[in-house]
Amino acid sequence: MSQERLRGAFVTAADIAEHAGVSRSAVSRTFTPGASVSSAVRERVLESAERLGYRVNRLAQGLINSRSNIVGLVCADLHQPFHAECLATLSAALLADGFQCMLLNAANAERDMGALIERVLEYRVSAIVVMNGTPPSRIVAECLSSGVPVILVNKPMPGFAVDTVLTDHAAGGRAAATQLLAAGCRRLAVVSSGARTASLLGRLEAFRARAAEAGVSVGVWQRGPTDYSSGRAAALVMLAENATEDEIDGVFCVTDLLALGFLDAARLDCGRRVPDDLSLIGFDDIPQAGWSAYQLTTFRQPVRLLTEQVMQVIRQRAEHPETAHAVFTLPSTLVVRKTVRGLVAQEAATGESQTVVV
Amino acid sequence: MSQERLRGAFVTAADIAEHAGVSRSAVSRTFTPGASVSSAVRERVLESAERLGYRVNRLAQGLINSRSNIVGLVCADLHQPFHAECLATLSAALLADGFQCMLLNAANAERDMGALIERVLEYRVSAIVVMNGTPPSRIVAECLSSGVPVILVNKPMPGFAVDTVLTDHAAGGRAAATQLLAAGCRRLAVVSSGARTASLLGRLEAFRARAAEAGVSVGVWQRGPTDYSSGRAAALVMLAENATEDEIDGVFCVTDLLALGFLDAARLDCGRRVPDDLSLIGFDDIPQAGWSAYQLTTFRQPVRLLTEQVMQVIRQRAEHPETAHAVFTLPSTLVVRKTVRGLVAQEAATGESQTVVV
DNA sequence: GATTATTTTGCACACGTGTGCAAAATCGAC
DNA sequence: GTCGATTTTGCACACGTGTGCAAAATAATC
Repeated sequence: MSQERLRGAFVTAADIAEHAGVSRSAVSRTFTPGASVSSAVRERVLESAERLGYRVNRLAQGLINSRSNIVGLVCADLHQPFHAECLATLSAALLADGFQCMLLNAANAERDMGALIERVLEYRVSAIVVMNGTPPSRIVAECLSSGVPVILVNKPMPGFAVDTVLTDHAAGGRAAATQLLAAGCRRLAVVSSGARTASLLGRLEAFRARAAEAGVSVGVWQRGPTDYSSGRAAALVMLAENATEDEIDGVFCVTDLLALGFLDAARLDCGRRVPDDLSLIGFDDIPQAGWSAYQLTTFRQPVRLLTEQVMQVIRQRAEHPETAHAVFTLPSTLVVRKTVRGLVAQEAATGESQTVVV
Repeated sequence: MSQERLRGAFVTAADIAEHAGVSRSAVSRTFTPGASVSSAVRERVLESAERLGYRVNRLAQGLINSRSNIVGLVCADLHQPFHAECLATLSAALLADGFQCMLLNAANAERDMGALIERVLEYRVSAIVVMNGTPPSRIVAECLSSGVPVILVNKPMPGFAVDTVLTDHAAGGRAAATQLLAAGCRRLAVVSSGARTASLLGRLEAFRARAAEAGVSVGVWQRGPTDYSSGRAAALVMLAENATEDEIDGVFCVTDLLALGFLDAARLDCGRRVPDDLSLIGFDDIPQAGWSAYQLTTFRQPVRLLTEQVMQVIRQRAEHPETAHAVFTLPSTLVVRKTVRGLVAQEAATGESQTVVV
């Protein structure tokens, strides 16, 4: 407990070797699992280390191993609750597994992302996880040729030797249409943002396709950022046309944030009753969707499963770098709350929100 | 653009020295600003570096300088929108300034925090910023004695040689009481969580003190985690007592999340009209507070100012480590929306939310 | 052209760690 | 106590970089 160390200086293995009267190798071996040290020496080393406050220098360690066991986490738009949740879950899992997380916050998403990844490569990271946004393919190629595994979440990149972990967006979009049709909706609309992301497009297209199968056409909204205000804007425009005959009665918002904005505008500004006049489904299941002012019926992304799969890929590739690359598709879950007409009865019967795997 | 490099191997300065026909020192000097290299050599080096895909090894660099220009960001409970916003803002600022961020997500806040900081010390970080939660004082002492600056956000630690950057919580709490009193409220309550954080306590105590000055006593709620459901729980209990005489007509929730939960329960479960029957003020100004279903009057924490101050401290201490430590207190801002009675008129008049510096 | 002042260059060391290799020490069996 | 088998230990090298120092090359001055 006594700090015998100089201010501003870190203690090195040589220092504690001298203090314990052993060679520096002995110190190194003491802290290397499975190395050969007599218990007498180990004990003296540990005591000296404790007394002097020894802390391995990971920079030097990483220099030797040419691996830093740091993982780069690329994430754009942390303001979105869903992204924050992903980051929280994944970073906790990485830390629990002995990795460190370097956060690459791509504020100006696409523009900065390349430069940020280049910078983190200089730290010889063990892997790079792209949680959202689209990295430039040139940079991805460079990571791979440098031996740094790249793992993409919810963002397929065909033709690249990367591992991909994603939610089954198409299944979700299809199920959303199925639910709205089952609720008796006949004037459908789908609301997305201007971001032509694979995940958002996947949900949207599948929704349209399923509706088309049922012979129902779908109004489409694709503008602005992926946030609350865009959802509001969509509702204000789409619900303004008061032609009662063509009135929209079923909406799928490809994101909860969009859905909550849409819901507020529909109720408060346009006077629609949800779910009586209008049924609404979202996607992601962010915490706010469950708040009692909303009670949004939505699809939950399998964040925990996604995270576990990412961890498994990282571990696997650390041990066997030559493993074949794969795409892991995980199912989303319908969370039944109170914004779809037909489903309310069920919910009321059981007393709490029901979930259904899609 | 041609990648002539072997798969899985990083190019070193020696490689490009050989390729360019110069000494390795010349390569190092080319990438060191202000070093002496002839323009002829510099050009050849840069071309070889480009062709071979050279990337400095920051681990080796950090080993020399005994500084890694990584900053450790300690953050608990990323699920809270306010914390996510702080992280987003600060990480963007650090990246823009050439630093890298190591994210220490203290899931089990107090328990993990010490171990996480110990781990990140092994990377010889340039600084540690504690964004929330309370680090063990033993660990803080170790950081300081190792020459690693510690910067605390919203968490004063008297007696330690740390820099502290915080919002003026007391001023906010006082102003909240003033506003509610001005709105004519006479049965006040303050809602907090079970976390006895300095920031939450600061707001609460100042609120009580100001109310006491006006001769008004305050009901206090302090239970559970700092989240939406705790706010709901508080409202369900506090508003259940239907003694119309003692009915609460003014509430200060020390956090927006608590306030939104309280608001939902008050309106939807307890049938109170806000702001007609009940005035409500929050703190933080998270995005959800501005959603049209809520329009919560609240205090905005000066996140941008806090961030800039943190950056300034980091830069200052990097150049002059012996600077005297300081506490920087920054003002919060009243954001007038629609949950306080007296203030509604003003708001309606101007057409958008007003803000007032406290 | 000779001399001096200035710039450029390469050598060699340092940073703190892991580890192969051979010498030393310990152990076990007779 | 001797000899072989096993374990422990220290030396020395490697990892990739920055930088002081002296030698070399170049520029400037007379």
